[in-house]
Amino acid sequence: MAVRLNGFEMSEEIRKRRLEKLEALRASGVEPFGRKFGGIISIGDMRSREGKAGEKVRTAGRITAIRGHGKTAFMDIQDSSGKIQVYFKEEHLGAGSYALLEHLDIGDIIGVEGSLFTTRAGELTILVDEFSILSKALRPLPEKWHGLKDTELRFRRRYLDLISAKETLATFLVRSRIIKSMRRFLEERSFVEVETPMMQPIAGGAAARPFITHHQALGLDLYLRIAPELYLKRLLVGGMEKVYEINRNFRNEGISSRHNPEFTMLELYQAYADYEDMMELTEELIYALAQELGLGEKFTYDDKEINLARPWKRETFTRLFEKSTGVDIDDEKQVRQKAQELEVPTQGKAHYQLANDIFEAAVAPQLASPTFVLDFPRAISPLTRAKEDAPHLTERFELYLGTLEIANAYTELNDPLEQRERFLEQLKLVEDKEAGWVRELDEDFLLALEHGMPPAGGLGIGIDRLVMVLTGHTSIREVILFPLLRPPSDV
RNA sequence: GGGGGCGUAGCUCAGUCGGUAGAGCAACGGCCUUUUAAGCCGUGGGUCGCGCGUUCGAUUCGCGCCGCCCUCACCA
Repeated sequence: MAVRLNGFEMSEEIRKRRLEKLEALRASGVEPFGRKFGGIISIGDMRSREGKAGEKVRTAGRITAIRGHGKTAFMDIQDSSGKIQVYFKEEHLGAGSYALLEHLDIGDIIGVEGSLFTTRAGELTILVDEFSILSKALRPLPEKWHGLKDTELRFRRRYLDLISAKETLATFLVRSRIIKSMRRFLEERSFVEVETPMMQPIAGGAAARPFITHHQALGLDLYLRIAPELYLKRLLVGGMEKVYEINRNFRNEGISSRHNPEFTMLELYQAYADYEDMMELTEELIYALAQELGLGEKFTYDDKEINLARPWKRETFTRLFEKSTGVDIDDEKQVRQKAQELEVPTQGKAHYQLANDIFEAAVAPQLASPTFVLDFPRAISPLTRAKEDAPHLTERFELYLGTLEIANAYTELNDPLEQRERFLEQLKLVEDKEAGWVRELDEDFLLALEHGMPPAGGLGIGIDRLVMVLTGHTSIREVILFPLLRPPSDV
């Protein structure tokens, strides 16, 4: 559907009619954009108290349907908690007040006061004593039966989607509950919420391409952060032993049903802990969230059975890789050959990067029920402590759920000298030719480490993806209110 | 960036094997005092995503462009 935001839309005729009604209201001394309407109860509350005929109630909401019957009219009004029918009678309201109804439209927001009764058809209804016009709508609502179907319009005009599709509203209410519960869970365990810079002079903590911005007064180019990790670890150095941050990361990469350029992460660090503790914490947290949302232990996501029964499966990266491919992960020749078989692009890829790509292509799609994938190769885990008995591996896990990578965690590397070496290895590995930004060594972070960071476990959870699984959506755009879209063009 | 699909009234959708388009909802006028996807009678509303081309004639065919969706690629 073409969206012409720059030109005027074809609803000009409807808008003109509504402007005339607005003027008519003003002419009869009624302000069409009202003020505070206090003392109301929500429609949901009213419904849960159903049965008290004659009770006086006061509420407000948006008109979603009008059914006129000569000298009476029924309307449906809706707020975020539900919908209720209201009944206007000329006999009851008086001719003057009743006459104002002809200037009301579907989409207007009104406040009503009246008494509850039940119609013959058994519908709880408010017989209106008086009403106020709180906001006159100049544009029509989407079709009352089908609502907004066009995905582009749903994302661009999310407000209309929220009004006309209660499933959309429900998704975002659940998202809010998930984040709230997460905070409560962490507060109960004495984690402290912090906020660290989103504008950073060096984009560190992950490998993605950053967005670049500029500070005028300082004459300074800055990056929108790709991860908060290096700042949160500075806080560990500073003696904050349990910290977390829930906020946006920005990555200047492709967009897909699992990637939005800005996305929300929970990242947390716990001093004196390791990745085993992080596994425990992750499992408890996500299990608790699912139970709180009433999903039970078993549910279906994207036509796949998911079983949350604890304890969750733990399997090493190497074993999953070798079981699925039959290839020795440490044999670079075999890995490259396998990549070609699977048509995984090999160009410019180092040995273990390639192994990781193969893993994502061949193994990840099988991981529907929660699985902790353990012990990633050191070469692709520069911030992670190496395993004592196998120094080419690290104490790191990723949690897969619904075949999505939901969490990434490790035992943090706290040796500043080794950290420097690992950064240098990494810089060698990744030669980024993108104009305008260079991967840099974060000397300030290394300086902090040299003051001593306690051993710690760290965990990142992709909140958007977790919400996807817990609300049954397969596109990340369905769980982000305003996903990034190209601005519509008019030409 | 590659491949595939889609774009018709404010919204949801038909349709035109090339002769400038229809329905339902919404809107407008009328009737109707318990309806609820209210009903009945009547009316208006469209550069058929944008541009170029072929043609007597393009919403329809061709090419280019724009946007969205799916998919592949890119992606510590």
